[in-house]
Amino acid sequence: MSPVRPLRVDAARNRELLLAAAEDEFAERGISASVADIARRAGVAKGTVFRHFATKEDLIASIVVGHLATLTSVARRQADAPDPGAALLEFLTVAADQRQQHDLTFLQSASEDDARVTAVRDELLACLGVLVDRARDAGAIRSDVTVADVFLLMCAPVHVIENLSDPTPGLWKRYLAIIFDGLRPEGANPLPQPAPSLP
Amino acid sequence: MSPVRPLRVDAARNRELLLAAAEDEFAERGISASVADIARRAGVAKGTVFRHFATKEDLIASIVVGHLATLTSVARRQADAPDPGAALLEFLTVAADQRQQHDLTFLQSASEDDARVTAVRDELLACLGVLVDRARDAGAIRSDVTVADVFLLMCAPVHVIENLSDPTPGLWKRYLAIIFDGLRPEGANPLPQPAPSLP
DNA sequence: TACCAAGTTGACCGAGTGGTCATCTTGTTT
DNA sequence: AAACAAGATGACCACTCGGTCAACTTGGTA
Repeated sequence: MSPVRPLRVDAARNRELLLAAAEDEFAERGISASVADIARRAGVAKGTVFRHFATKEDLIASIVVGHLATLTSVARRQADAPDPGAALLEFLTVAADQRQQHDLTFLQSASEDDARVTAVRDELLACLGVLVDRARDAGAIRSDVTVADVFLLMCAPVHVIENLSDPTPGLWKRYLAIIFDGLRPEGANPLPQPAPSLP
Repeated sequence: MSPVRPLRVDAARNRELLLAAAEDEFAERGISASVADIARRAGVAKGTVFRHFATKEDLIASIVVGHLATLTSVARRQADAPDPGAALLEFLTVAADQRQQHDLTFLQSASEDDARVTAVRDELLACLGVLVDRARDAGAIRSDVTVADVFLLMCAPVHVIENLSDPTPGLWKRYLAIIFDGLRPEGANPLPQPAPSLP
């Protein structure tokens, strides 16, 4: 592709340290965590942050890209699992678990018009679409549910409990179970609104 | 109760203007809306904000108290409706609708250790508990779902779509329908975690 | 109408923000 | 080992924030 020369080893290490520190700091302090604190946590000076990431928004987008890419690979791995319903549930479980650990749901909206983010998100949607279609064909989920629905609901179990002061670890599984039961065909009532089309 | 002398008429008017302006401003700009902008929108000086509300957090708590009180009265009104299942669904519809209009879900966590907020929240939990118990006894919702579950899930339909750039009005109804189907007894699978106890 | 407490104002403060840049350090290459 | 570009540094900048307060207005009251 592009003949970019590789990063110097110390620079590459600092970049990883910064990403990890930023994830932790955002998880603890929310979106308003400061660049200075992130730099301190990574053990570098503030200027180094801006050498690796043009702006704070760019740093956030980089984190989100990493998370979405992980989810994409999870979806791809489940694409030919024998039980399509179990495959979709497994994907949603991993998705919620990843988000639970670092509580990064809010970062996504903060970087929704970043080109890299939308690209990897579209890739995830494509892979997730395969899982949803297979689950629907197998009768594991109701026929009127779309990929967009699943993508939007993906974040819900963690969102539901994120206002709790000290939630039981794994409590999100309870709400994933309830929501997934709502996606099942048994006893499904007709949905009042057409499914959204993700941009 | 307390023999507090009533507010002067202009002060009372400014207080209402401030609360309304703050709701709008928070809805548009999120939690980081500035006190100065809120004052400008209300047509008063910044100092006036702090005469009515000790801190920005206090202002937020006042808004949240108002919302929770409204929900409490809605729950109370549904307490003796003929169809307990429909009554609970109606409450959740009003709750989501109220939140949809001003997108205030995030304000709740910002004021969770305010005494007034917890007081009115506990009152809401009590009234909502009546609705949930009646719905469960009538077989309208599954037996393993508690008030805490419903309270936590109450915000979910709006949360689900709040990352969309321009959601269809009423799209939240789609996700309320899915989630409510997940609360129904038909085809319910056992829940993997015990229900949380709200503090 | 005259008075005064209640209410309003906006300049001001210190703390903290994201971002810059001249200067210094260091990994890499020859 | 010499040389240099890539990278790291932290003082610095302009700006915004929540919050304060002395000076000024104004609504209620006797």
